[in-house]
Amino acid sequence: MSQVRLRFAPSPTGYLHVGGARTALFNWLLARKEKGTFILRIEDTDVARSTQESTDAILEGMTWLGLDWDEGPYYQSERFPVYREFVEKLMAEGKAYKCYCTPEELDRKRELAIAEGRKPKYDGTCRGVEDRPGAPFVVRFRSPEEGETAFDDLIKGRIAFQNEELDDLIIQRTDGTPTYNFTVVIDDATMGITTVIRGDDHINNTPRQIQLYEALGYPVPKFAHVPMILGADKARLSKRHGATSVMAYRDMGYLPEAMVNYLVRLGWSHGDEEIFSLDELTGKFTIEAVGRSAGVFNPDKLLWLNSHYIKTGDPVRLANLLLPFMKERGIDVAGGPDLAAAVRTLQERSHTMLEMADGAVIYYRSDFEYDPKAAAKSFSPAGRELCAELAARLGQVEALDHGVISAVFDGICADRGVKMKDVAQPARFALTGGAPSPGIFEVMEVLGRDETVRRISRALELFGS
RNA sequence: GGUCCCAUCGUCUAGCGGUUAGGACACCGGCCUUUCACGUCGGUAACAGGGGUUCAAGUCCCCUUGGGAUCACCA
Repeated sequence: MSQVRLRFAPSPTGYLHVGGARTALFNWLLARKEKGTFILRIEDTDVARSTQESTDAILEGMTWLGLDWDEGPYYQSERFPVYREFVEKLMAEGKAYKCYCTPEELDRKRELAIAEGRKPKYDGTCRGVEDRPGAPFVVRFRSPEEGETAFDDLIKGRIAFQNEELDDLIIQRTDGTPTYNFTVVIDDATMGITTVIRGDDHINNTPRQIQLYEALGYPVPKFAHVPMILGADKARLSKRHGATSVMAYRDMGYLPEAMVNYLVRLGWSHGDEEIFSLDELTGKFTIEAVGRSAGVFNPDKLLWLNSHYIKTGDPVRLANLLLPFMKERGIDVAGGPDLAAAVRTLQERSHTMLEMADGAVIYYRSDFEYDPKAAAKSFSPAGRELCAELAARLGQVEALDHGVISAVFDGICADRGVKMKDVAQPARFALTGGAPSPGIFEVMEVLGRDETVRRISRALELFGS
């Protein structure tokens, strides 16, 4: 079996954040690139902190980004018997032992060690101790005391640790549940994971995990530790830097392809290229091209990518995505203009779907307010007169399209000896109330002849003529 | 503090011994124009410092400095 097997293994203690999403993306990309298998595993051994809502949120985030999985989701909470079996095996082989030290004792020793300037590592008190039937215990892995444990990280290169730095880690708690460093090894080993791509905050866990693989007799997978994502102050990205939840970006009007494109470029590059679809990436992605240093999350660039994808997106699809945002604004698009047509006029001037929704509102509200300041500026007596003329001429044409509208404006300009803006600005005021809007020809075309004339008439009535 | 990782414009990065150190976001100007945008043209801006290796170092090695991660019966 030479096929690669990768996995994304989040713990369900919150939503899918951008760092996790990027890790998932890299795993997914490598799996697709190598025609391997991508597995989703939920690491919920911490029963107290894990929730179903978090699991659902993570799956929703993955789905939104378009990262589908071939196996799973597996739940560690359903595999406790498996872990127990391996703990028993290690104990039977003398590779693990019961430790009766209490947390209080350990804390005391730890504090003492720090106070005396020594390393706060477990001292091996219970390594040779006899069984104490009935007494509460944890199970510790007996790790080698000498030599070194090293691995060749796919993105960081060779990393070595002296074994004397590592102590005997706990693999099973007093309550009988297994701990992370143990379950992750058992799962990756038994699920046949060939390459582990994860955050580089796991580098320090790696040597002890390797020792576990070796003790268990399983092959050690390859490791690729991807750098962290930082905030603008270079500290690890967190809520205080702004939104970190992937789904929050959807709610703020971001497109999944923008998020994917942004995340993949944060730490990975392909020459000077900036724009990548998921499909292109499955051909171009390589783990070796991932950078070694941490990167700062840059909301401006994400926004730029988002506007790029809005600009080049399919209007019908965008219209569908826009629907919930219109609903949020209390607008039912059913009775108004075609939403896709409205979208087309807004694509090149919207950075987010939120902005697009704000811009689209004007097409569906005929009872909008007129801005008095704009009225003074744009709806002068002369402007009102030109608007009246415009309405009159529009009444004489059939349907509105760009050519017809353009001809009408040109006609007025020629006959009255005025400039385009002399009539366009008053018209914009009459049709939109003075707010920034798409090109006035486009607005009229989307609104249609009748609504256009109706709005002009209303403005003329409101402001006298 | 121990261990580990990292270091090119403000930010994301290209560079894999010989380059006027390139691109992108942001920023600043010009143009376009029917408001706002889009677009377009141009500009400011970087190899952390010090030692080596080499004919030649942003590229290789070492040290310093500066960031970050991790040191749980969390994952």
